[in-house]
Amino acid sequence: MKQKLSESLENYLEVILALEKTNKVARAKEIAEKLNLQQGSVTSALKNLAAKGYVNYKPYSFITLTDKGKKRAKDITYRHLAIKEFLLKVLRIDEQTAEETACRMEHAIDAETIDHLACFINFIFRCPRAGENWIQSFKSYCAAGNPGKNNCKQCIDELKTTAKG
Amino acid sequence: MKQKLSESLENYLEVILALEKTNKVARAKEIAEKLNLQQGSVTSALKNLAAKGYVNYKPYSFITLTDKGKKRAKDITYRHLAIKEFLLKVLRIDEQTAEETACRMEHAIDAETIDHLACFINFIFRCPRAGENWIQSFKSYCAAGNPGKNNCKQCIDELKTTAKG
DNA sequence: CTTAAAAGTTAGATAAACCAAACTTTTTTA
DNA sequence: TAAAAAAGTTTGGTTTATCTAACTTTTAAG
Repeated sequence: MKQKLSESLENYLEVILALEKTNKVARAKEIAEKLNLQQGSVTSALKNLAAKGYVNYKPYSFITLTDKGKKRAKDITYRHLAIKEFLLKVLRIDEQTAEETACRMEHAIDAETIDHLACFINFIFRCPRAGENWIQSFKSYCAAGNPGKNNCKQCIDELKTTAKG
Repeated sequence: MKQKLSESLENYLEVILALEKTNKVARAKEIAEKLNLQQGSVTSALKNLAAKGYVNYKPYSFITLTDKGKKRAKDITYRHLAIKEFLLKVLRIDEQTAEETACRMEHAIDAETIDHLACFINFIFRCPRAGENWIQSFKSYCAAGNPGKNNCKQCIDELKTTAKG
């Protein structure tokens, strides 16, 4: 059973994992910078995370994730990436908005939904009925404000030709 | 420019709108019940919302939304419904999970993204290349754990036939 | 190897949301 | 219409997550 963590604590784990990936270990100062927080806030949070068994924390030393923390951090990162990919490649949201929105949504989505979403993205780019050019059509449809004079018959003819070739 | 409201305050507005729809006005007790909070918490929140101009609040009396509050409440409700529809009809998440997840995600999604999402749902059920039977294929694909031996050529042939008929 | 700078910690404050329980007002009903 | 019940409010307390500023430890430089 996955313990409930606040959005705030999930964010700490996420950036610690990212810092570990870049620098092997995380330092309080870098965490503060990445999360736009003061160092004092970071110290308290780290103690809290250590007490809950997510990080290895020794005063004045560097910080690493425990196995439990790593698992959880990877899970959050996975959610972030899946959501961002959906926003970017399917809904065609701009990079910055996608990143910011993913940062918020990652804490609100549950395991079942994220799995379905990931699978859906997959399906879209594997199913010949969908794919890149289908997304292009969506983009036009969306830009036109829905109504649009879409030539559906022609689109399907072209699809068949493409699938054959 | 839309003022930032906490998740908590957005929830109040959302249920007040729902109660207004059913009962013309909202009462503190009903709000407390719908949000699973104590009445004392509701009183404070209402004062806060009144101070910010979202609700009409008079001690011991019923509660209604101001125009500003109604606008905001409708916006939140719209986000809720769009997300739920996506989870339910596209990702095929079960009713309860969809409802709960929508309740959380509605606070995390921005205007641009929700518009694209709504448009995307629309597009899926209007584009002949997608639609109900395409979602069915996704469901199988997803259930099979992605790999699947999908007969794509046959699927496209059938699509063409259907589009003609 | 001493000291200045950088990094980290601690302490005390604040704000948002909540709760429980005492209290007040309104509504119902006998 | 008086008393009981229901609804609403107030007060005081808790938790979580932050901040600022003083202080301590570690690191780096001369």
